[in-house]
Amino acid sequence: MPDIKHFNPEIVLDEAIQVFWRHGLPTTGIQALVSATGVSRSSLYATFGNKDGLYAAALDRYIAQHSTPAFAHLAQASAGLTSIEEFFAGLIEVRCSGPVAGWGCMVTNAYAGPECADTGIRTLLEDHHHMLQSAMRAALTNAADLGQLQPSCDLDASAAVLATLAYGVNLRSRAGADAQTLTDTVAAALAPLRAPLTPQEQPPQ
Amino acid sequence: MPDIKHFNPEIVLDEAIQVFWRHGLPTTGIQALVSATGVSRSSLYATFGNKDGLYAAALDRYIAQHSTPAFAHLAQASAGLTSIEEFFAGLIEVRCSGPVAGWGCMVTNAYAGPECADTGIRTLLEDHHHMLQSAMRAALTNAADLGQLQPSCDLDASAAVLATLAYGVNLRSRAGADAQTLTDTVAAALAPLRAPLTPQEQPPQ
DNA sequence: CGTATCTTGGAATGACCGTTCCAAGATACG
DNA sequence: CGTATCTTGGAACGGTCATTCCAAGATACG
Repeated sequence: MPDIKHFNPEIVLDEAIQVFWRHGLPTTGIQALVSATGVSRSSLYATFGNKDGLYAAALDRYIAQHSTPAFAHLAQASAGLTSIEEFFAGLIEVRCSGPVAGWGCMVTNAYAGPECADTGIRTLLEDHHHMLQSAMRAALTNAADLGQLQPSCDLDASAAVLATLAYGVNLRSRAGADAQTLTDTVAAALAPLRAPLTPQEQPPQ
Repeated sequence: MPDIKHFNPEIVLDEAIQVFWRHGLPTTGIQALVSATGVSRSSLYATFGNKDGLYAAALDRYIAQHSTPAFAHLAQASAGLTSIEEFFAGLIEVRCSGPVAGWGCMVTNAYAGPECADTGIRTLLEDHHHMLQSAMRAALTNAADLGQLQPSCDLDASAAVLATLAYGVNLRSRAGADAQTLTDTVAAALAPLRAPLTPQEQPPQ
């Protein structure tokens, strides 16, 4: 008997992500979401409760769509330090060029906004951080198994450093930081972790 | 002939800093600023132009009052790596305990908000970043002179890493990150830069 | 086809937004 | 003391905010 929704909530969330990601939670009005999604106020409220609920759902989906796949790739890749370099290279490319250049990371942005005080959002941020750090730790473990790391390297602590550094990269990209500069910074953070090259790995002089 | 201001603009800025720092630019209304400063709308507009002008002046003063002294101390301190450790220790203490715990850094917050798109604000952020990085570089130079660093350490690149890491620390503190965890993370970032202890520096076994 | 049930568009709500305006008050010189 | 000039408090501005409400539309079962 009942009518069914005339729109796909997941697609609506994808469009809401764009708006929230670009403009932030407080600066985004309901009208902007109505215009971007093509769905009326009533339907948005019936589906997501209110603006904060829509934002929470959008952030959750952002993590699932953008963060989680990158973390999974980082954790599963078997190239050791190269995988970490590729993770950061992909991050910097997205942040500094292409359609979302200058938007930063929606999660990182959420840290600095009033939404960070919300309990539900805080949980998403904490889960995200744990996933990032675990993935980084897994990649470092892999690198250690490949003999790429200094034996003295503390894997957990190094994972925390690299995860924290990623937030800084996301922030700096919003101010227009140069991609090459960010890449060099990441390289400098990885360099001291690296084991000295064995003789047969030495590049020809 | 003219009347003079009935308030001290610098004190008003100090109170505006508190409000903007805590709640962010978009979430702060003029009324909140009027209440916090005790100065009427007219006077605020006559003195600072508009809300964005007041915010820009507040951010500028925040940097002068909070960032610049810490950077100056970092750059001038002669204790090498210990000075860097103390810089981060002070940062983490302010972020995680005391009256502004959980507020993060007003500059770091500005990176993630819509104000980052403003040219004047962007200039303040860029100047701030340059000051932070230069101070870090100066402290590292000092550490190198004291023989505390690996000879292979790239001072410029390491300064960029530590500066970027500081943004991450500021962000994570807003989500309630544990102070000890942040301290450990900073220690892990500094550890691989450190030169091996010379025999006479070895602690007694 | 009728009807029960949910969805939808759009108007209406009251509150607050940043900003402007003006009369009243305060000042310091002549 | 008068007066020119700036400051100040507070009202008033149109616009936008998030949210609610309701009638009209769409659906799918009987």
